Amino acid sequence: MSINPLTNGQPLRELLSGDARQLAPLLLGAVLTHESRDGAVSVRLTEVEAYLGPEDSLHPDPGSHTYRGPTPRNAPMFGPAGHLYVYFTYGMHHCTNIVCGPEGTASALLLRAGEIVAGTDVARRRRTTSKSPADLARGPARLAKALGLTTADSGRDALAPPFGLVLPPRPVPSVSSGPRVGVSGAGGSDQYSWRFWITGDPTVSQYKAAKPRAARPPAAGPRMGGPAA
DNA sequence: TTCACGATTGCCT
DNA sequence: GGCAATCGTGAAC
Repeated sequence: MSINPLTNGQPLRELLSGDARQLAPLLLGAVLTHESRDGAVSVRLTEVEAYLGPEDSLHPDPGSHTYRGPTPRNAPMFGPAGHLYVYFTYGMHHCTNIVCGPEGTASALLLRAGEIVAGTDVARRRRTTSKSPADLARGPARLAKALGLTTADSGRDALAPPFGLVLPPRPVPSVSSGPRVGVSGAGGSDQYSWRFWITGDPTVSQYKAAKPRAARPPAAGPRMGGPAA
């Protein structure tokens, strides 16, 4: 078995215990696999974002879920590297992170987009609204959906069955970076250019800024745990 | 206990 | 290009 030049023979989990911002470009081109009852899907990662924990006093990350410290939801981010942190957002979407850094720190890489390289039919069943193959995992919520991941998978080990993570045999030829998207406030500014993607890849997500929520809903009755069906 | 909002997506015009 | 959908989370009271 040949030594991967990216890891220099280093075990993958040990590699993932490093700095998320340095790991991000290395994970581009890596293939994440999830095998479940309805089939296995493999995604080649084309876009990721780094998030740091509160323990990094030099770079406090206001865009991170762990900015205010550990909670039951973000607990996996403080766990060992190589595990998944999956969270639920906007009342309907799941987003997937791979935990990085040494245990006790809370850095992670958000998987923003990828290309389905195996199990396309399974991914298509899960992503019935996708029109083209490139759309199947273009966007963090789409990627989670294509892989069949939910919060039930948060905290599970991405390096052990039914998951699997394989780095590319060689670095991707060209990596771009820029400010993270969808992160409000300072965490989304140029100061945090921790979004990395494969230059020119068609599956890199095209983010549409969320519409700023109206300061106050129209006076159409009390808010009873969400909009009436 | 209440309330505002989010690391987004897909439908509609 | 604009906007509604939808609910878990955590801060505020």
